[in-house]
Amino acid sequence: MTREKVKLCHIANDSARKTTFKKRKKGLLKKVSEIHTLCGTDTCAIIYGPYDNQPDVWPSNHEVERIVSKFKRMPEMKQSKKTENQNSFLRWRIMKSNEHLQKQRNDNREKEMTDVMFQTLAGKSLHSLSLMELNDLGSMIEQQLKEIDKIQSDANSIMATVAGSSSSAAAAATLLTPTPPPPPPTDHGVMMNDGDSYQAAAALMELMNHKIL
Amino acid sequence: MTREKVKLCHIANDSARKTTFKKRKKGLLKKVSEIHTLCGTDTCAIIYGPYDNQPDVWPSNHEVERIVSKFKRMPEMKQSKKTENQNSFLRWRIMKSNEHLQKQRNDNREKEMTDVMFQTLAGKSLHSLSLMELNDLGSMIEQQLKEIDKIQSDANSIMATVAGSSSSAAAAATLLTPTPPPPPPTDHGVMMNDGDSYQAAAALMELMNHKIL
DNA sequence: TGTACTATTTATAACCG
DNA sequence: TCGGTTATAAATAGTAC
Repeated sequence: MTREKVKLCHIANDSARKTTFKKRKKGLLKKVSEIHTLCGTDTCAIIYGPYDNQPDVWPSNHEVERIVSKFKRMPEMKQSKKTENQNSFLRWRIMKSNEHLQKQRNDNREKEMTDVMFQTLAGKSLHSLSLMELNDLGSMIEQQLKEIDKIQSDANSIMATVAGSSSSAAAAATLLTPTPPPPPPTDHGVMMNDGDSYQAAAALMELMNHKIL
Repeated sequence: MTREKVKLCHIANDSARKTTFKKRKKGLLKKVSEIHTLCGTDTCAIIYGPYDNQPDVWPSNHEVERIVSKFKRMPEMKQSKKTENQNSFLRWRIMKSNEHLQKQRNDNREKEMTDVMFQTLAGKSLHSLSLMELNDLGSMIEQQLKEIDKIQSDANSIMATVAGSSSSAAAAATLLTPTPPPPPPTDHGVMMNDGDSYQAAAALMELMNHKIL
């Protein structure tokens, strides 16, 4: 979640997993403690560490027992209302992800519109633009492309997140509209500081063709 | 935790508490889900909302039952090792807070040293410094003061955090060495762009006297 | 009440000793 | 492995609709 967006899937490396577990357990217990303090809720958590048969519990064994028995005393019907919590949580996440994805697609479409405008501009007056102007245009387009790439990669990462978030991955994935595979990582670098403007124009056009994914 | 550092104590306002609860429950369940996925741990959580007799559970009632019974099957001795988890967590936080406080005091001492240097410099050559130089010196000292104020307020906020973090507040507070009350919020603004340098020097000295809290 | 936004604070992955 | 640091992602308090 920092330095790099993390893929939400089981960490293969043993020691890395243990390290992450320790850090996250600390954070998790803090959060549990905070929600308890701030909102006065009965809250408990049980976590079995990766190498230890003794779970970490919060706030204490005794409280866990109390809360669990309170939970077990509830009429079966009321219990069942929330029984599929994991599934509904997953569904909620998928929904949110879809919303986000849709939003990103809209943004994407907007970018593409802008890009078409650039193209039109370029097509109309390519022959009349100075080398300097072509360079500027190239930079602007390159920036657009980078933003689009980013959005694409974000979208893919969301897909991965949802897909990896539970054993219902397959089911989850089918709820999402298919997305084309990510484009190969391309470096759209453009730097036209010499050569004639025809070369520049050619490079620019190639750049634009790249854009139409 | 944003817009404003939050005081870790029960939220009095009913609707604010409910709102916070909802937001934090969402975040908490996400964290639980993530640690489960990333680290492959058996994890469960039960949270009783403020207005509902039905708790939110994760990942599902069934899993909670399974994990709890796994927990209950453990030999009593092993269980008891972690029984006072809440207390130890609190102790851990107090320890961490103390470490942080100590560190901040060290930093503070360092700043004061630097300040003394400034003072010496000023005392030695105040009469020979130009107005411009006095302005510069004033700005530097003002910056130092702001940093010191910030550290002070951070330290106080930590005290508040620890003191408010549980019903053991009183006991916790006594574990901390006493801290002087925060200095009144002073605006150390200095801007000497006219008047003679004697006035400037006087203002500077006053500023410095403020510093010696 | 619920959703959305934004400024900030917090959590934490990668790194280092 | 452990504790500390840093850069960055994520959570969220306050706000507005």
